[in-house]
Amino acid sequence: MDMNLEIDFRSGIPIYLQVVERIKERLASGQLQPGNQLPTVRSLAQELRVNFNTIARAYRIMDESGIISTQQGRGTYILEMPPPEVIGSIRAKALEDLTQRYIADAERLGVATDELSRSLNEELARKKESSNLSINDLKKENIP
Amino acid sequence: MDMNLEIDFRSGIPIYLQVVERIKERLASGQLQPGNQLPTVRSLAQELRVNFNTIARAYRIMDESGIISTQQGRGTYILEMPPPEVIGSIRAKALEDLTQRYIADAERLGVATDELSRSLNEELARKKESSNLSINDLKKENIP
DNA sequence: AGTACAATGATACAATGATACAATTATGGA
DNA sequence: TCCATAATTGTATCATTGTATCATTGTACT
Repeated sequence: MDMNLEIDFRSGIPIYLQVVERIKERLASGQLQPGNQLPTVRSLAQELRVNFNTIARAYRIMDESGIISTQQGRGTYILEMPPPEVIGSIRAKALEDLTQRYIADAERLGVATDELSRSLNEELARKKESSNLSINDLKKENIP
Repeated sequence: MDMNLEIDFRSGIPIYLQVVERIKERLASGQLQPGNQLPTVRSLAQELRVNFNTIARAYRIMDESGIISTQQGRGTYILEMPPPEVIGSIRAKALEDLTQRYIADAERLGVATDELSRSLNEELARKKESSNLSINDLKKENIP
């Protein structure tokens, strides 16, 4: 499966960034559709005569920005909802459904409502804490 | 026989581990009883759109920990109910996982943390309100 | 020159998939 | 009833795919 991405090895622009841009273009032009599978990191790397880690890096960037989904052992796929520009009533209803499902699942577990609120607060706090820690770690590394 | 297990392919948590946790939850909540037959590795795999070896791996893990019994040619069955303290820890982990999935899903919708807490409180309040109403309705019906 | 840092490569690893196989059950005809 | 055979179920093994970690290369700045 050839992608025929146009990469310029002499441009000075990192290859992984060029790959990201070329794939974004395919997505914007409709040549790539949600649900489509991208070539494996190894096959695209072979096509571009590049190490597969470079492709993996490009894929990881797009994964983190919510464009694609990379799954170990399965492959990488264009996501159904490219950007989370879920707007207005659709987004509100999605959140409402999500919360109701959360409550229903908790009920099946036999979790009381106050315990549920507490769990959410705990996990949110933990999440915030861990992100703060990583920032502090970076600062410490840089200062000495 | 559909299990309707909630698996998140984007969470980074291996599918086979998620399957183990979801089934443990069903056991802890009483939705699965000792003696019950689990779906075959192939049927559950088909339902989850996953290779059946992934399900077999999940089953093997639970088999090795004595929760279920898998028998070639026969199927897999729930062996015994874990002791109460284990049930407790399963519940705790289940709630933690459930909340983390809730937060992850909300993040994908672009929902801020305070908005998430508010949504939960609103839905909980609405739920409580409706249950009170129904109780009152019953009372009215019974008195005359 | 020398150093620091980003980009790329090499290698080992974990998760998932594909395929062939063995054990058990179901079925059908003598 | 009983045996042969097909269908179903879990098992074993290897291939494929992405991940993690460290080494190497190149480039810019002192």
